[in-house]
Amino acid sequence: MTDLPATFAALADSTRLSLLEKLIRDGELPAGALSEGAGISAPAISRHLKILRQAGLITQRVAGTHRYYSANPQALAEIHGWTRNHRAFWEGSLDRLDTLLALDPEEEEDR
Amino acid sequence: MTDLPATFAALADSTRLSLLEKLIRDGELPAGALSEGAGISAPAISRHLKILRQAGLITQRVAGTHRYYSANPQALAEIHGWTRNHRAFWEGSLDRLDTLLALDPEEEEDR
DNA sequence: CCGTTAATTAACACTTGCGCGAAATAAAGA
DNA sequence: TCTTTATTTCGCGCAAGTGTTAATTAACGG
Repeated sequence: MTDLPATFAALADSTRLSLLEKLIRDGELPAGALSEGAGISAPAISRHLKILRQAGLITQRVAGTHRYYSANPQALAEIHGWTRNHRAFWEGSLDRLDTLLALDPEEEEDR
Repeated sequence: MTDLPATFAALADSTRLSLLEKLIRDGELPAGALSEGAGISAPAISRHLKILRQAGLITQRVAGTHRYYSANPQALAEIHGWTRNHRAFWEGSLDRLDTLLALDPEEEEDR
């Protein structure tokens, strides 16, 4: 259903990754707010948002002259699902306490 | 530590994603075995493998004239870790039974 | 040694991605 | 309705990515 390479391609740019993480943190935001701290022009941001949207990572809501963007939880879940599908491989091969806990201190909840 | 955009960029190509998944499934394989079903030339495969290796997704073991490649579990775990860091967002926003279980029937182990 | 096999690097063509400034759209407001 | 504001699309260069074939490097085996 989802085109995984396209999803990864959308995340392969640091600007886009930052945009997505900002939307995750702050919730729905208009294009203007996303352009502000970005360091590149508004047209560039607009195109990055389009790529994220085409990959299904964000959604757009139109209201008057503003376009409000939100991160799409389902897309994140799908990436998580991909790693989970290979979990037996990477989890079995690691020293879990040393490696996974170093990545994320909240890991306990999952064991 | 890890450059997440670079990791995603390495996965953004369907050939590379297939190579990685094959290594995860089959374990360590020489370059020749990876070229076989790929549909593109050996040099092209060789360069894809280089990109995967530079991104830390696979490792190389040299033995005589063969180069054996393996998937790197830690890299997979790091991607998983990234989704986990945003888990409160996407998990909280979803109807878990409908959406997550549809993605992966093994999900129960995690609840 | 010499030829074969495994794999990579080099050279070249072509496509795609990303930035910018200018122009186009479209809704609001005076 | 004319102007302002928000945002996107267009047109253009330039850097990067991907595929091909040819050439190179390295290890084996007779």
